[in-house]
Amino acid sequence: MAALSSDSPERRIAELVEMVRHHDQRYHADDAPEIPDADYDLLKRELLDLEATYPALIRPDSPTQTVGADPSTLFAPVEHRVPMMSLDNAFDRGELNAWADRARRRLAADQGQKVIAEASGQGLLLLSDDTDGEADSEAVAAEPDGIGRAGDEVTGRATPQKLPRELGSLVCELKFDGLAVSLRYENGVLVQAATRGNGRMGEDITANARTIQSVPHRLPAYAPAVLEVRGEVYMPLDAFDDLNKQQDEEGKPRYANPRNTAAGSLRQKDPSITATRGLSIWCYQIGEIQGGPTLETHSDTLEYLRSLNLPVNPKAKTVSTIDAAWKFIKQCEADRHNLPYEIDGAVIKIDRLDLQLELGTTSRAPRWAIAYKLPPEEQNTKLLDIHVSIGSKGKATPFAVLEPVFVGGSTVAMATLHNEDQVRSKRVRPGDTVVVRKAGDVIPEVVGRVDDDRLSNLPEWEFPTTCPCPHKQPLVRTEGDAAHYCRFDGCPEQLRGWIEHFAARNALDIEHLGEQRVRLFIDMGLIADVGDIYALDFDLIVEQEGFGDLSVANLKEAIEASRHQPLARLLVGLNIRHLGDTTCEVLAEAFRHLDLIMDASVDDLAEADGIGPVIAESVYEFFQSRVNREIVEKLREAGLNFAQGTGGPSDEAEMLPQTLEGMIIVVTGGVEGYTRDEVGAAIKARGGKSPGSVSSKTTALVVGENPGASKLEKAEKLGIPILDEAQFQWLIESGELPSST
DNA sequence: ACACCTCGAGTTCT
DNA sequence: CTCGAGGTGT
Repeated sequence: MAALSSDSPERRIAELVEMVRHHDQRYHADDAPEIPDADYDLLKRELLDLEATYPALIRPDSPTQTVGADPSTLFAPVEHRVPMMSLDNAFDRGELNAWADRARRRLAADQGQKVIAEASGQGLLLLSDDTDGEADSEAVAAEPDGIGRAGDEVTGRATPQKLPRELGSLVCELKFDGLAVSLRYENGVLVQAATRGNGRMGEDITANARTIQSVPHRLPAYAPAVLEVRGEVYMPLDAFDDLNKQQDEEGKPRYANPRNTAAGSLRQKDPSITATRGLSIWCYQIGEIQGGPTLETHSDTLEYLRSLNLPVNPKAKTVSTIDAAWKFIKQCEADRHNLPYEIDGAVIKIDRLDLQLELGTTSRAPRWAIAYKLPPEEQNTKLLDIHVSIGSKGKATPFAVLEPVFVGGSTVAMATLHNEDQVRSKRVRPGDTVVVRKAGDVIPEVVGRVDDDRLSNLPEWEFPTTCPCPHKQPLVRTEGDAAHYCRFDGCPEQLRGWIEHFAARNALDIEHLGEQRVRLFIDMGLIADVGDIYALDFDLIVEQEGFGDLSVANLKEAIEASRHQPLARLLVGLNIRHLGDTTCEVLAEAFRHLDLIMDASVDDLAEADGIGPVIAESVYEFFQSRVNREIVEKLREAGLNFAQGTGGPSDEAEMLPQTLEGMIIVVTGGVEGYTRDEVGAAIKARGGKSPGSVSSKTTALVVGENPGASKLEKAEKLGIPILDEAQFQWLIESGELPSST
């Protein structure tokens, strides 16, 4: 009697529940419905019908059993008398301008209608070729940014359609990353607190809200009869850090971020737990008021709330132009990390309440306010899988394959997990929800798992035993090593890595030979080792799609130029284990010819500065291999430069005054007028050193644009002088540290 | 033997 | 940027 699973009502109900919930979410929470309402209704009807036929199969989480998005049964539903709307979003200056234009045009249109109505009431005929819409846009275009300029008030009635209505001043506020709540005071007493929920219905959280220190239980005697105020409950960073410290001490998992923790804290069944979480609130809007003073502007509102001892954020600012609002937004972006709480943007509101009333709202958001969203710093997303990549030296690195998520200004779909132990210690498994952020604003990083008991029985992830390439050779992790390696010489992944490495900027610097082309040439069978780069068949390449005469000529020229790279670069290109830019420079300087390095004993090699037994052995081993020797011979025949140039890097250095002799200058962030590499080169050219990390030996840390937090922190702890760009310039020229600290 | 510096290697996205 | 590990100095 069991029907095919795809036809079973149980299965269909599950599908429908999934779909209806998805569209509910798109409609209510994201405001971006994907299907027409009629189609949605069909789905919902089918679900209701099935549930009527099979009451036993009704799932408690079915959208037919709940109101709105995700209400909890623990907290009684509360209907908002005045809906708590969401805000439209702007992501750049253009969208902000567009919002202001829309509002201005709408106000102008309203006024135009009013005037026309009045005019026709007086028996005058005004309508003709230059009315409304067209005239509006003209006027708006003539004044793209003309908000609230003094003396621009609309006064005359003669040509009302031609003048855009001014928006007046604007209030700029921070957009706090927390939870929107409503607090209801009757005769000055807090009678109800509710979450926003879906905007119409929220949950009663009165008991928990009362435990928040900054929420007054009672307002001063002059409070109005009824006041429903809106605000954002948040967890201050201090409270969040303390809580995690406590978790650490108790050996419990850390909380992922302040926002989620605030949400969790507010939904505690036991208010005494909420009380320990150090939550706080910022109030920013009145939902309903009876028996209060007459307020004319939003800034009046904020002032009034303040006078009632409700916490209002002091950073709110009233400005008179969109330009100034934009400045405020930029300031927010810069201040973001210096605030004791998290923000995710700014909110710009039209100050005058009469204009707010006139503009009104769409079905979901007021027209008189706009939220400017900063890119999120941290996001939760799903860990779809863990894959392994093979590096040019055979190292197998696990990386997270993520459900793409917008974080820190870009969409992230992958992030390295470094090695097996890291995966273990982060306790992540495919299927988990994980927290993703940008380390140093650039590199995506998986912070850890979001704890979720329902998924805690997912299987542990096991490191794959074979290489992902078609040869499926074993991956081995040797005792005392953190990494797994593929030791197969014929591994195509390693070959690709080697070729790319050879062409890379710090090696032979062959432009126009990137990952895509390397793959292509290997697939075409044109390249089987780095020596083949110098014997490429360009006649075959030019026939390939995406290659024209010009691109082939460019590639040819780049390969030609690479033959003259100095010995150190060639050494880097050979892809020898443990040899990087610095050690290659040392070896090239010490031996001065590749033949001498090839024939050197382990002991000879270890003589060089910074070369120990392990590296020496690695170099020796490399040249013991017949295959490698053959590759070297190919390169010799191709005419590559095997000898160290006469002056080497010191050529240029000799020209500059050695102002930084003996100094160790670490740089973080970008310095005006230099690329990252150039800063280091400039320091070395003047006799200094510039390693990548701060230590007690560091002379000074130069802090540029967008500095990394970790270096700064370490330098501060060690009491190392911190220089800005101007001080760095001074140091470079004079060799003196600016006197301060 | 240990601590501390450095270096190498892999990595993301525009 | 982060992690791991080699080299060096004590």
